[in-house]
Amino acid sequence: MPQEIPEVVIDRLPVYVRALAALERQGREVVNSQELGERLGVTPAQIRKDLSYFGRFGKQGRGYNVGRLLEELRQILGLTKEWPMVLVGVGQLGRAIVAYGGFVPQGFRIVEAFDVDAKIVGATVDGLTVKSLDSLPQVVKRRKVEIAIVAVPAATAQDVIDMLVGAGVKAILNYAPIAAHAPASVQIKDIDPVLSLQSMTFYVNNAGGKT
Amino acid sequence: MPQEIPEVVIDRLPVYVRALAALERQGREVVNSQELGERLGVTPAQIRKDLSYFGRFGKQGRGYNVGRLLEELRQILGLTKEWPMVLVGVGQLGRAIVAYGGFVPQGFRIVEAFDVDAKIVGATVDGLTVKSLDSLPQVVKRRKVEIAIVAVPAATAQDVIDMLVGAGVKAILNYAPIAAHAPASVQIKDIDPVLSLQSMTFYVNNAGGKT
DNA sequence: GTATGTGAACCACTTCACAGCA
DNA sequence: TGCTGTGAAGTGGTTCACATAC
Repeated sequence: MPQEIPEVVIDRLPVYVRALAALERQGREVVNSQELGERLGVTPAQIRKDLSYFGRFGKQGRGYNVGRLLEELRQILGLTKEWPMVLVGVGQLGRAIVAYGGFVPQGFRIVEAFDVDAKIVGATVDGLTVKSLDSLPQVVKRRKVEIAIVAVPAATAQDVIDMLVGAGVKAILNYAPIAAHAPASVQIKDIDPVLSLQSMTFYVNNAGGKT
Repeated sequence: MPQEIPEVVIDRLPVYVRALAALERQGREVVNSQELGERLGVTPAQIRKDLSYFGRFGKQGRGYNVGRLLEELRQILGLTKEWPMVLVGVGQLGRAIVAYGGFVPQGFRIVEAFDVDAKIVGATVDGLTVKSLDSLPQVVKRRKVEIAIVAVPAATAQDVIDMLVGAGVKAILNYAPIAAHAPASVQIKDIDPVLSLQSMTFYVNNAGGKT
């Protein structure tokens, strides 16, 4: 149904969700675009325009009901359900990802972990038994997993991604430092701290700020 | 000196650097914008336009000399030197960051680690002795550190960032899930896998791809 | 002949500014 | 009166297309 919504808008919604959740925990009932914008470093107009793609959630003269808007955005983003995920690559990085406590509270849970390395397969990591990569397609299908996390070395990452796409995965969080290729029907987001550092050094070197 | 260069352009340069480095390892001497674009999922015009902000690095009818262009871009980004960094927050996430092997080969090295927790201060993590947060300003100044990594809980992240800014740090890689505030003269890049997941679920839920 | 470098055209996102509703 | 929702205007980035250089 939503078709011409800019991707940047979708990328901002989770940020709004987080801010609203914080406000709700503080017991706030109402917030306006002005205040929300200040907290997030975004203009009020931006927020109102973003929300207008999806409906009318505010009340003129008042602002937005925090709980209501939060619920609406969660619904829009699909955050009202639990998302099972598979992890591919159980090396040092993969283990850190499994141990990371930030996913589960937001409804994202790694339910299976895979690796090619025979020395790792069969081991238990944080309660997960590492499976052979060969079994990935069947497991993905059986457990109806739509999201995967890739934490393998750059050299094998594209192959792994191809395999995941073939298995029917619809979204991939990629920690491998490569420019991954996938059909447009599959979402890919890269997590790449080195790229972030390498672009920041430009500004540090050419001091004076980004403007 | 460079002043009207879009930030998105700067963000793409490290991607070009990585591709060029890979080509160089393969022994390639020349590459054109067409091929580079295909590898990176970027249009050839984009690449040529991006590079044109900084100079004329190509030869008509031929393309770009891989080694030459790589060297130029490294120079532009400031990647020809070593960048010492400090880490704040030596919990589970912080330890994983220290252990991460992707920084050092690119010239980024964590030289000091800090924490508030008295139980952690004094401990040795991967060869680093964890220092008290109180000593951060002096250490940053003495060692002339310009880049910091923040891996503390959300609740204390803004305070830590303020402290880093006060100490003179010029770039911050922020792993805390907050919308951080800092003066425009200080670069901030966020690493936030949860936000990435939360926006991808939108497209998974509304299947049919991003177009 | 071939691929760069670049002004111009195009497109997408952001911000403005105000009508309209609570 | 106050703040949303939104067309219209503005801004910034991408793509085109071709003159230019090898």
